[in-house]
Amino acid sequence: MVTMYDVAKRAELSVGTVSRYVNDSGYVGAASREKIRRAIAELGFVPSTAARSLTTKMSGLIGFVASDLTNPFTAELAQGLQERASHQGYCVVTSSTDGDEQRTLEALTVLESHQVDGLVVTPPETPAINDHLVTAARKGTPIVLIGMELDPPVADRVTTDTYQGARLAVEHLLELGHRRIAYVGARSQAKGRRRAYADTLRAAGISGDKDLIAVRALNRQGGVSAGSTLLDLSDPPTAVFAANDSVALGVVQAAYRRKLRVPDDVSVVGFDDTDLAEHAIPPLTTVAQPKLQMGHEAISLLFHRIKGTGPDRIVERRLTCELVVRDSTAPAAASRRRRAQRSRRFQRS
Amino acid sequence: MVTMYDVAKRAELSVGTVSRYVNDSGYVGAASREKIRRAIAELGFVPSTAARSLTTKMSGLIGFVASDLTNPFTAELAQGLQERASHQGYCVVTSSTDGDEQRTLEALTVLESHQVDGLVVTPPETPAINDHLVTAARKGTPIVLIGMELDPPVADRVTTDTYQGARLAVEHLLELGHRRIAYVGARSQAKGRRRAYADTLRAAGISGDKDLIAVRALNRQGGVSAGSTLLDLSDPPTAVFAANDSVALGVVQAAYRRKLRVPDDVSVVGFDDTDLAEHAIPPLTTVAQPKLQMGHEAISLLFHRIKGTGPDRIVERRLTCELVVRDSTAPAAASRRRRAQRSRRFQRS
DNA sequence: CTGAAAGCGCTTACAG
DNA sequence: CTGAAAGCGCTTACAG
Repeated sequence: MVTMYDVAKRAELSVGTVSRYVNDSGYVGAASREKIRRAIAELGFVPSTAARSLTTKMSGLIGFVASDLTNPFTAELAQGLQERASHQGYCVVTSSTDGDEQRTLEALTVLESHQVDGLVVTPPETPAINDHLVTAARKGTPIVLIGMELDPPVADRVTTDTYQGARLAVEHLLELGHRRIAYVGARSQAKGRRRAYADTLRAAGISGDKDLIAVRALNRQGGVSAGSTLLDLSDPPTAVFAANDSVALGVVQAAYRRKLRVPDDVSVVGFDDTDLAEHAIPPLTTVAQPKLQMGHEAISLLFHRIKGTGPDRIVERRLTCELVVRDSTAPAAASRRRRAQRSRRFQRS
Repeated sequence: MVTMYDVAKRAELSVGTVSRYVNDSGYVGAASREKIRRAIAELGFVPSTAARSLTTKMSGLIGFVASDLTNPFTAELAQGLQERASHQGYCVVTSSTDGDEQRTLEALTVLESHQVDGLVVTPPETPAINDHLVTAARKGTPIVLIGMELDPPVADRVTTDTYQGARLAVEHLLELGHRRIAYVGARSQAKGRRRAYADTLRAAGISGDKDLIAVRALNRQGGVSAGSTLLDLSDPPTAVFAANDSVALGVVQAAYRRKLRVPDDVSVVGFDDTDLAEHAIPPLTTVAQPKLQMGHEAISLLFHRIKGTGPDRIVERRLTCELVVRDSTAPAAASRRRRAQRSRRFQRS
């Protein structure tokens, strides 16, 4: 390995001077600069961050704790972090934990041993993880939380206003004239979406119908199952709002299996605007979370903490969601008409 | 920061002993072990890898250079790497380069400065990148290439037999009775797929038809465009084999816009078996690359190099692809019948 | 089984 | 503008 000493010797200067040149700290004469520049190029010198971080206490590393990189949402987040971090000469070391508490804890420890300068953390949230993070934050590790929070709240966070996003989705359906609107979600996740659904319907003077709420896992299977139940109702919904895109596509799938058409027979709205939504047939109307921007904001908050330029108090950056209208939603009139035709056909046969 | 000295003082022993305990190297008496264990727990000591790597020359970091984490293929690969690496106590630092040569070169340098113990690299391949990697490999950095190669071949690689995979796809279509089979691919990527397409048709005694080969970008846009051209042919194909899933779904989209049904009017096969394929409507028949396994193999090769337990010569691990039959392919008979109906309808109107 | 000491490659006051 | 030297937190022979 070629060290700074090698460069110094070649340039006939001291390591101190080379170090000043490399870090652009302190004076270095023009002639010296040139000699150093050349020596570095000739030797192919790359400074050792290990040695550097030993003295500076800065590793140039930031840790990203995620449960599943395969999740498009996480992937885009990672991409956003990456882009911004590399601009600042930082590297991000990613740990995927599969949503497991034990593995999350281990990841946190490993990251700590690598002296990461900051941490970007996504769920899961458990008491043990909470405590670990609170301790780390108190010891001074800059932490930014994405879509979760700490108790007590000792770290910055960036969240997304899913309540507002969900309201947009339901209002869109209402504007299209739908009155029987179903919701598919999970028991203990995405609660904001469910609340927004209920509130928005109530605000429109529509009384809730228990039959129109399906609780399922937030994946395609859950969507198929929910869609089947919903569409087989004697008075089925004309529109379905699903808590994420996979679920929404499961519902579309269920419709497809019943020879029902989307959006002609039933409108479907998803959430997240993953790749799936755009590529779906029909392309899915959905609520987009600003994933890239979340990554960017997280890095920005983190760097303020790292450089000590942030405010004293904890900051929360709440981003708004956006409705992306594609082809899976249509006026309620259409579905009513279709349904009428279907039942007529049915009577004839 | 609590250091090994703090632990040593608390345990009333020397740092040397603590170090031996921590690394499980050399003898440590039972009584001492217990004292150290307790001191570490009480102090919350986590060894500094920066200091460690300064002496051991091992960072516990492996670098992953990818162009786009958002690509499902890359994401799964990353996940596979991650899983295996963390088993070994390693962290992976990821650099996404957006397929840009300059950024790839920078990423490589930054990774080098972090003293990564090994590198997993995916395309792009350019002369400058090739040279940089060849130099690094010759300096002794363990490198595993995924889906690319070096000139001269100085690094291990894991590849996938796309030729064989593509043959599976085309044979599937032939077995379904299709004779007019189109191919959609890119100019200079996925050449194995194209060759397999041509060879397999020839082997079946079908002469190639230039009109049935569409060269487009490997994304959804390209697929829509290719699908439009192909389906508007006076004698359109009854089946389309696309070089990846996005393109395939673009073709499906083009069919959908023409009120053509998949697979009734035209069968479509993709490649990669990304999430998109499973969620598509209809679920897409496609060729799966063993992405997770590729990640695992890459790490396995890399660790052999890192530990010096690998063979002297370069090794290439070639994994096979698998055909995943879903609903986007059907017997040719169906499409011929449908086409006949369509033209009859057409004549009537 | 344990300790003292050198050394890894850098940065950072401190002199000059 | 430049150099000498201490120190960052560990590991590793070498003694004992």
